[in-house]
Amino acid sequence: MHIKDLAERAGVTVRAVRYYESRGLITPRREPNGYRAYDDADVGVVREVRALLSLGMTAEETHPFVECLRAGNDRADVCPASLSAYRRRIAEVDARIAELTALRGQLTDLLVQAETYRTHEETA
Amino acid sequence: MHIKDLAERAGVTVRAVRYYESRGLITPRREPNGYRAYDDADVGVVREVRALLSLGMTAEETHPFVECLRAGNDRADVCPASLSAYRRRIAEVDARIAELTALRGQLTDLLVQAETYRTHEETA
DNA sequence: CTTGACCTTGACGCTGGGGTCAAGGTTTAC
DNA sequence: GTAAACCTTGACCCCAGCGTCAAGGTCAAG
Repeated sequence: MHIKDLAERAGVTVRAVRYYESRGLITPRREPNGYRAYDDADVGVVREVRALLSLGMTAEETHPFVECLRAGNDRADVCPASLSAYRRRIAEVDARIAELTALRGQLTDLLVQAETYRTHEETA
Repeated sequence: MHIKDLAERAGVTVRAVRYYESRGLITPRREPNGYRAYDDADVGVVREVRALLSLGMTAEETHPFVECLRAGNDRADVCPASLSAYRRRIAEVDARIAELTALRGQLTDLLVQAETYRTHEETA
């Protein structure tokens, strides 16, 4: 299977596939003419990477899942390292939500203060 | 006042001041030798910009506040446009929190599924 | 006169995940 | 034999907010 076929089956662009390779997520063998050659398992890998990226993970963070698949598992997330990666990501999201919530509080405080100032001291 | 003095008083780097200028947030007059010259009011502008950026606003979004200060107000957020900018930013933060919350839900679902799978089918 | 501390504009680097040419080699189909 | 549809590597572009040189002008102190 050539790169375009893989990309179509996995639902990504050819460019994306090459990008994943540059991040060390797929390593296709090469045909004598230099063309990349993929097998069916690679389709699953690319799909998994896509799914994880859409969950906000970085390419780097998808490594454990990819290795889990390559180890022969039918699910990418049954390995301990994958579970850890999920937990780390959840912790990141929680931290980000906490930051944004604090930020929201500061913004509403500022808004209320500014509105109050306008109401009471506008013509002072 | 030269750029380094302004930067020190406002608590930012010289580079940051020039960046704000490139974004149209400050427009110092020039001395005959080409040096930028600032007045005391500019210190307040730069501080305000810093504060708003740390609240997650973009340089673009700080414009109304800067204009409010330049209009002679002692507070940058008493102008209607500033209040609107606060509200827009709050809405953005809310939207982002909603996204992250949904994401968190997906992640915990996946985590639970993977853990369940491991517990019940590991040796199947 | 020279050092040193300023100042100027210009321009590349960084982070993520690719988009989008460029320029050229290969293979397939007619 | 040639056009279409592939494939290859290389490299610049995007977004934000600067950091960090580069190369050179200015100015006060000794």
